[in-house]
Amino acid sequence: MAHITVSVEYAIHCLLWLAISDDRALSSRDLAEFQGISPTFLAKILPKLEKAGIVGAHEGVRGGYRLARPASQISFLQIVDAIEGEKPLFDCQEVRRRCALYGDCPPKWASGGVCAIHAVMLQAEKAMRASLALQSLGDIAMRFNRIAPAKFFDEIDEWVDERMAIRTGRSGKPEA
Amino acid sequence: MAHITVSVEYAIHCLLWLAISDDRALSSRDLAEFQGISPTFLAKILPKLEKAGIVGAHEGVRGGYRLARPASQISFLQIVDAIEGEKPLFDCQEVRRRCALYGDCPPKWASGGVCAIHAVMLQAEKAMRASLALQSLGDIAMRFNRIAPAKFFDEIDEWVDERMAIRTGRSGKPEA
DNA sequence: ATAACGCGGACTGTATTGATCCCCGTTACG
DNA sequence: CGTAACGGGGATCAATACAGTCCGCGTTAT
Repeated sequence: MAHITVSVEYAIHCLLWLAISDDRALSSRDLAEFQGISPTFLAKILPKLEKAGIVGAHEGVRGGYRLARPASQISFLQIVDAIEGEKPLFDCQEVRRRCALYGDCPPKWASGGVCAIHAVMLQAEKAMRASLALQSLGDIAMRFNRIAPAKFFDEIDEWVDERMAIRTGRSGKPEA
Repeated sequence: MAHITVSVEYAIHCLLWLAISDDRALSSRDLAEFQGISPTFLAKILPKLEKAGIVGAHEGVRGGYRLARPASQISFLQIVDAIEGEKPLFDCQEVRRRCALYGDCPPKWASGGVCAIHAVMLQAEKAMRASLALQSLGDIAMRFNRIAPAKFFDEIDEWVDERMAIRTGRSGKPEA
C-alpha cells in the first residue's frame, strides 16, 4: 500500500486506452477484462473520474466512457486528485504545542503560523505535485503510439468490435 | 494515515530537542514526556535512528541519545528513510503486461524497460526526495533559536536537570 | 545488588485499501 | 414495450499497515 494507490494506476491505464481507442465509448467491464483487472473494483473508480470531469459517462445499453477533453489537457495530478481527493503527504499532529513546559496553553511564538517541520513536508508535497502536473496523459499516449507496432492498433479495434457484437448481437451467452 | 507517518514526525521533533539541548544525553522517556507523546511508541522509533547512524545511544543508567553528527549534516530525507525504509510513493502492479490481447506472454515492446506510468511516478518521487534532501535539521533548529525567547532555553535546562535529579537522586517516586 | 536505561519481540486495536455483491434508474435494441 | 446492458451508489468483507502496548533481556552507573 503506497501513497499513490492501485486505484490511480487502474484509472490511468483506463484513461490511456480511452485516449488510444479514438472516441469509442468503452464500458467499465470492457476496460476491466481488456486489462485483466477486477470489473467490480474498476466500477468504483471510473465514477470518480466522471465526477471530476475527466471522462464523460453514457448510461444505458451501448453506454460507456469517453475522455471529456483531449488527452493533452489531462494531467497526472488531476487524475491523482480525482481518485484520492488531494490526500496530504503528511498529517501534522501539532506536536510542538504539547511541550510539557507550556502546560495547557502554549505561547503564541510556539503555536502561531505553520509548524516548521510541517512546512518542510508541504514544500516536498508541492514539489511532488508540480512534477505530476507537468506530465499529461497525452504525453504517455504519444509514447505508446511510438513503441507499439501498427498491427497492434488493428487488433485493438478487432477486439472492441468483437466485444460489442457479443454484447448486443447475441444475448447473454458470450462465446458459448 | 499519510505517506509520511507520525513516526517520522515524532522522530524529527525528538531530533530537534536533541539538537537544542547541547550534547546532553536524553532518554526516550524524557523525550516522550517532554513532548506529550507515547513513551512506549517512541521507544520503537529511536532505535531506528540509531541503526541509521543519526543518533548515538548510550545504554545503562544515565543513558540516552545524542546526535551522532552536527544537525546541519542531518537532512530530512535521511530521517524519513531511517524511519520508513525508503518506502516507494507508488507500487507499480505492471498492469501493462496483463492486456487480454497478449495472452500469457506479453511482447517485449510492452514489457521492456520501466512502465511509462511508473516512470512518471518515479519522477514525482524523485522531486519529493530532492526537496526533503535540501532541508537539514540544523535549518529548523536555527529557525527555532530565532523565535524562541532566551528565557525558554533556561527553562529547558531546568526541566532536564530536575528530571535527572529525580531519576537518580531519589529512587522510583517522582515528585511524591 | 539495584534500578534506570536501550533493545527487541509478541501482541492488540483501528483505519484504510482492495475487492465483491446487490439494487436502482437509465437507455438502446429487438 | 419488455428485456438486458449500462452507470451509480451503498453495504459488506478480508487483508494489510499503522499506532500503541506489554514483557523480558542485556547493559551500566550508583
